[in-house]
Amino acid sequence: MPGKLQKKALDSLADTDLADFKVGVDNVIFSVDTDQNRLLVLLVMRHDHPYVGYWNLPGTLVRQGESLEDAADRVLAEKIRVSNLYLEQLYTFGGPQRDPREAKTAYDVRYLSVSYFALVRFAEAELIADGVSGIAWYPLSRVPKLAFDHNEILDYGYRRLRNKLEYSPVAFDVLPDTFTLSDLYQLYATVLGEDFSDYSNFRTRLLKLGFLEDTGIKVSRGAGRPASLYRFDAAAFEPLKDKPMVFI
Amino acid sequence: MPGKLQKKALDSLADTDLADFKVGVDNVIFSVDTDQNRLLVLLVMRHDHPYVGYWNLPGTLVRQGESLEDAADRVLAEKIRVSNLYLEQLYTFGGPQRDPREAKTAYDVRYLSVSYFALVRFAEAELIADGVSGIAWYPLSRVPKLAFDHNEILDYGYRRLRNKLEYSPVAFDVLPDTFTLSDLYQLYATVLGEDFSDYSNFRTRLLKLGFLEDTGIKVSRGAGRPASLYRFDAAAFEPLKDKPMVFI
DNA sequence: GCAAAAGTGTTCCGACTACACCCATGC
DNA sequence: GCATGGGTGTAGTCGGAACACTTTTGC
Repeated sequence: MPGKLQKKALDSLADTDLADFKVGVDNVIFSVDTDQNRLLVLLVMRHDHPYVGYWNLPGTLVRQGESLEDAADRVLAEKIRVSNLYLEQLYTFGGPQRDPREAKTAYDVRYLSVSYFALVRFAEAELIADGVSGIAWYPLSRVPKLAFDHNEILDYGYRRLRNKLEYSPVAFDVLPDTFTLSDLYQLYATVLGEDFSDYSNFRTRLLKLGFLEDTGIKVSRGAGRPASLYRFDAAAFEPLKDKPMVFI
Repeated sequence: MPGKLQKKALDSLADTDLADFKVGVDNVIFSVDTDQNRLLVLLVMRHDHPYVGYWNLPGTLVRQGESLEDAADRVLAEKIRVSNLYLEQLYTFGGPQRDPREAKTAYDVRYLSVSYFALVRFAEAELIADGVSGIAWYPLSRVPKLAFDHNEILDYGYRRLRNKLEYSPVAFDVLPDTFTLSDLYQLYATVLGEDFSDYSNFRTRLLKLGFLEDTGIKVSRGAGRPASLYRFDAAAFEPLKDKPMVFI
């Protein structure tokens, strides 16, 4: 699937006129803590120059013979043990002088970053603490100033998440296998804002679509009537895929 | 806006373990011939190895000190003289062994392609024939087998175009400055399929939204009642931006 | 009993669909 | 006149918004 350069360019230009790149991947990894209704993003602490002591998105440089997605998967595997994973390319940032380590001279190697967007289930994700490098789930609302321009990348990923919630069943990649309709509603409300829809209308609409299977199991969360646990039926959703706005 | 590598990776890995990249940009450039109601894509003929004699998307390799967008703009400027331009990043293709010229050994330079999506006004776009390399607008329905995996990139761009038509006013970037509502409708019908909407309903809905300004000027196209020329009022559209599905 | 949370039902209204119909031009 | 394409109007229907109401639990 690559677009490729043209030989002409290779022929007509001295090779030194072309920029040399190292390519990095940076991952925006979201999760949701259903119990506390919080949208979380995974951050790691930097211990090296530059930006020592800043948090940043988990990333790495692409190695020989490794595809971009392989590299993204590799960082994830180093930081988190996870069974279920949704991964998608976000955007490529690649201008010159983006990294403080890029030399001022024009003839140095350049760093390009391909960002990926990932969703994981909170309960199934186990952070790998290696003792040295800090790693943590941050509530989106409390993310500090990050290294490089990772705040921008995070914003971009958050926008993508909101969009995807509206037309695709990504919510079920972050929710536990079974969940209450309240959990689902709270997730939507947390990500899209409290006023995105009335709970009872949201509920009625989604149930009518017929891809939520009632397990019959009830759970009680403190006071109030116990809620049914539902399961997402991917097969039943099939006909609705690539229809716009199903969830809103 | 770059995400960047981590120094740690630089330290703990020999530099030779990392892949070295050249980065190319490939542009999917769409235009619309209002007179013939055809959606067009810009292709250039290859004269060099590999894929000699095949058409491909106009692309180039990124030079020293040049941003990705600059490179995309540069190819465009070499192939086409255009006043108005909409440019947006599409996707990054970057696995190993994507280009036949990438050596079989693992330690060779890799080629990564960042594709861009562009829309230009047909009437205002003047193709630059340099005498040697062929260049042409191809109706989308008649695009041949392209070099590399450019057919896939084109498909991806076409999907993006269809999506954007539904919620964003990109149509006015490809239409002439003034246009009839028929032109607009035909564009939508050409891109989205004949059955996307009834003409009169499409018309009523768009006019009600209030961002189409009637210039009062009438044009006659053969037989039939002359049509009004409209102009897109970007300011009036502002409040509707990032509302979904405005055009459908 | 009362508060809290889950779940149901009902009314209202705007938007979209599918047409039928009128208008202005070329020939 | 008639064919052709532009433009307007309307009746029926579907779905979403708002909100009242019922059910089942904890305490």
